[in-house]
Formats: sequence, structure tokens, C-alpha cells
Amino acid sequence: MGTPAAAVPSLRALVSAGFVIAGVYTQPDKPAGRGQKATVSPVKAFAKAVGLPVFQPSSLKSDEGFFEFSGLGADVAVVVAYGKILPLRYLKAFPLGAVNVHFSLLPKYRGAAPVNWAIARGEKFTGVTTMLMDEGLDTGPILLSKEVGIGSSETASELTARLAEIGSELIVETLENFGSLKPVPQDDTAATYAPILKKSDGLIDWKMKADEIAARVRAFQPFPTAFTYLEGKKLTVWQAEPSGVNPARTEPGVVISANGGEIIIAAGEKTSVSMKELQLEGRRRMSAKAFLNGFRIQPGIRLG
RNA sequence: CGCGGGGUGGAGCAGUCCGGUAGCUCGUUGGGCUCAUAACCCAAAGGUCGCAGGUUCAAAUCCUGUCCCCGCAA
Repeated sequence: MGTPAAAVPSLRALVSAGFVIAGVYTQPDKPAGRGQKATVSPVKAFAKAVGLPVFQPSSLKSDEGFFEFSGLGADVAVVVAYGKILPLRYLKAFPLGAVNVHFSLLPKYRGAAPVNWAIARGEKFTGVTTMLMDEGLDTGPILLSKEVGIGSSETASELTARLAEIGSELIVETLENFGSLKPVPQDDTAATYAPILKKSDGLIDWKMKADEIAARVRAFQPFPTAFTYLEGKKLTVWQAEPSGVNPARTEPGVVISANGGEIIIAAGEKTSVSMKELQLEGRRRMSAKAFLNGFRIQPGIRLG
């Protein structure tokens, strides 16, 4: 059971490892993108490509839906970013229960956006964990986990792709050694949460320190992306890095300089940020240098 | 038929409303200046204005159709 691109490697790995897939559950096709075209989830696209049966219930509450699920007669359910809360009876439908692949080192970063928040908080490493699912939110006993370093300039998109691959190896290893693994209860006192990201989380608060802003720029990709406003238009920041101190104590959000291919913005606590890659609404993303060729930004104007 | 913006020399943009020699910043090439430079000065190359029709003496600009890109909303 899974939906986004991050779930595909696990499904592929299970197929390659020789596991028999009784069925693939994924979110229903939804109107998305420009012109509200029906969009197929990456997991569905892969499943259909390799000829696996696909199920896309819009709700898991009905009895018929559950009987269809339990009727698959599988040994275990594998869940990777499915996007729905599984009712308890689903977790107990098969002999070995349900195993989840979570992209953090549990009990840290429980929740929907573990990769994003790990980067946003400036973590140096995170990881992947497989666990037996219980009723709570990512609270089940741990089966296996693997630590993974976070690159200093790595975006959440890039890290998610890496973790997805590592997770695919971990889920295969978990299932192949299932009998000998001892589920270890999580230390709830050490738990932290990674709540689902909202659009508004992307709005840059220029009063934060430069390294925090830069971390969020990397953390909030591909959604909701870090953004600010330039003369009333939304300006998405795709790449940024701390740019030393802010000697003149310019107010946060004010442009300090904009030439030579660099756009320096004042941030909190006398720091400053260099915006390297930008995208103005309606335009495509481009380097700061290219941006300056067409948009003359004068020092002194305020963003946000 | 969800809303909107855009496709103009290698890059990013202006010009389109009020048709009539295609402009700006950057880059490139050559030359100059300088101890030197992403600095400065001079010069040059480079564009069938997304594509196809139409209107007109004349279309980047007006009309019709079509392809592609982007933001919002989901």
C-alpha cells in the first residue's frame, strides 16, 4: 500500500525479491494539475506497468472494502506513504500484521513530513525505519532501522529519493528475516513530530537566521516550497545559502545588494542570505544572475 | 471546458492597447586600458518575433486556429 514516488522503489524491490504481491492499494485518481486532468499515482502507474492488481478505495470504512482486502489472503501488509489512516482491523487482517516503512529514525519525526522537518531543523543525519504498525501515528515497535547522513546542500526531494531506495532494501531485509526479528517498542519520551506541511509553512520569515532560512529552502521542496513576495508577486526561492554577516544591520527582508549575479537579503540576527535560484510567479525558475538580467532589483526594497 | 501569466538573437526581459526601420541588461568574439580583475572603454557577430492561416500597401503588433511552458486552485 503506497501512493507517491517514494513508495515505488519498495514495491519494485519486493517484486524483484520474489515476493508474491496479492494486491496494490493506492489513492484514487484525482483531478490535478492544470485543467484538472485525472492524475494517476506513481504507485498505480508502476503496478499497472508490471501487471499487478490495483485497488483504489476512496474510503476504508466500508465492510465490503475490508472483506475485499482481507480476502486477498496475504501474509503481511506493507505500507509506504499510503496517505490514509488504516483502521485497526486492517492492521490485523493478515497473520503477520502490517509493516510500515517510515523515513526517519523513529521515534524521532513521527508523522507525515519526516524528511522535510529533519532538514528544516538542521539535522546532520536521519534514516529509515521499518516497524509493526499499531493504532498510533508511527508508534509501533521497531523492526529494523538504518541511519542516513544528510548532505549539507541536499534538498528534501533529493533526500526522499535516496531514502526511498534505502527503504526498499530495508523492507526486503525486514520481510526476509521477519521470523528472527524482535520488535523493539519505541521510547515515547524521545518522540518528536513532523506534522504535514501546509502551504503557509513555506512563507519565509526573514527574521529567522540565515542558516535556518537556507535549511527551509532545501526542506520544503518539492512542496510547499519556500517563498516570499517581491512587489506583490510571489517569489519562490529554490536555492539559497547564508552569505556572511549583515554589518549594516539592515532590517530583515530588505535587499542589501543585487548585482554581479548575487542577490543578498538581510535576515535575522545580523545575518544575510544569498538567493541563488529563483522563480517569479508565472515564470520559470532561473539563476539569480539570469533573474537580474530581466528584473532590475534595487537595494533597499523589502521582500515578504 | 476550473482561474491566470508567458513563448522576441546564447540567457533574462521591454516593445503588442494607439500596425510602418526589432530595443535593454547579460553573455559571446575582436580591440583598448590596467600590476590586475566578475572592473572600465570601443567595436562586431548573432533574431523567418512558437507554429499555421487570415486582414492590410505594410503584422512582433489586429483576427482565427494550433503546439509548448509557468503560477494559482485542487
